[in-house]
Amino acid sequence: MVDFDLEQFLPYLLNQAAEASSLEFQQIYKDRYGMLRNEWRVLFHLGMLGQMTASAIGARAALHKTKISRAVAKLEARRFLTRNRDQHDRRIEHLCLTGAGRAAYNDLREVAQHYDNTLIKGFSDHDAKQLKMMLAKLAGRRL
Amino acid sequence: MVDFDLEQFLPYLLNQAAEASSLEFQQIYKDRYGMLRNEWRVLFHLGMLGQMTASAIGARAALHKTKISRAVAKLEARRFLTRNRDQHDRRIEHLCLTGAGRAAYNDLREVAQHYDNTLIKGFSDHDAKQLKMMLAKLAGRRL
DNA sequence: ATGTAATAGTTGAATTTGTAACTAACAAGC
DNA sequence: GCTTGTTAGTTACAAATTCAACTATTACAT
Repeated sequence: MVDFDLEQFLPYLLNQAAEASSLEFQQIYKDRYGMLRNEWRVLFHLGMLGQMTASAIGARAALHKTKISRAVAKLEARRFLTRNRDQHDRRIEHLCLTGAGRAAYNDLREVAQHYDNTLIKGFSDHDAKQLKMMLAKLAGRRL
Repeated sequence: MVDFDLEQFLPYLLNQAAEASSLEFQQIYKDRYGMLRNEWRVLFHLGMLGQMTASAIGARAALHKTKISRAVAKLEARRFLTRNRDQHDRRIEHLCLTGAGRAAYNDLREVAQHYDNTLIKGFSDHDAKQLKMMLAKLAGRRL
């Protein structure tokens, strides 16, 4: 009967691992800041890289522009970021975290760092490094 | 400025890898059978394990019962499965693939096997095995 | 300069998902 | 028997996501 092992099927396995390992962190940014997944992704991009445009974030995070647009609107409504029109190309807006946005980022960044450590604790340094490399490759990133 | 590397943050990395590696397969079951993710998951569980109840599938796949319920309703509407009430406990229904359901399963199972091979081709056998073991661990499965 | 195409970002409608409340059937205690 | 609790599964309503169409601005070719 069992002619296939779903639990060894990489896309399925990856999804299970991704969901399981996102759960606790998701709970934290949701409870603490009422954020959604796309919102913390945008927040983190701005926190890490400073002022960016919506499409630059979309390109880096592989997020569709409507997701970005709505996430940015929410973050702006919560006064976590501001928009500034580019002087030379008025289609573009540069996004920038406010003080409150940066504070939220700093807080969540620490949570993330700590959380990442606990996730990885189960593996040796070598294995963890190997895992991340393979995942990056699967994610289609040029290393 | 860059005080944190989002792309090394395991939950993010896992999500990116999961999404990237699901894309093509998703396209296939969607185009070919108009299925959604939860639908092929249910289909695969029934295909692999034979007659099962909705909650048994939910427990194995870590899917909420509403997802199962809707996936089952869609698969039933497409005549891919039938429901049979249990004689002794009439709350329970045993789900079973029809001929058409089994045919779809067989087709997609082959696609999945082939797809899995191409995904893994980039890694050595040892690395692939290691990867799957680590993912299973992260997914919270007892090996 | 003007028509065509491309880019940045937004919006609306249809689908899909999530949460919680719901029905129905069984089980256990008294 | 009758209450209380639990389990299987569905449904209703709100929230989120998707897809396509939309505005506004810039770029490019004639």
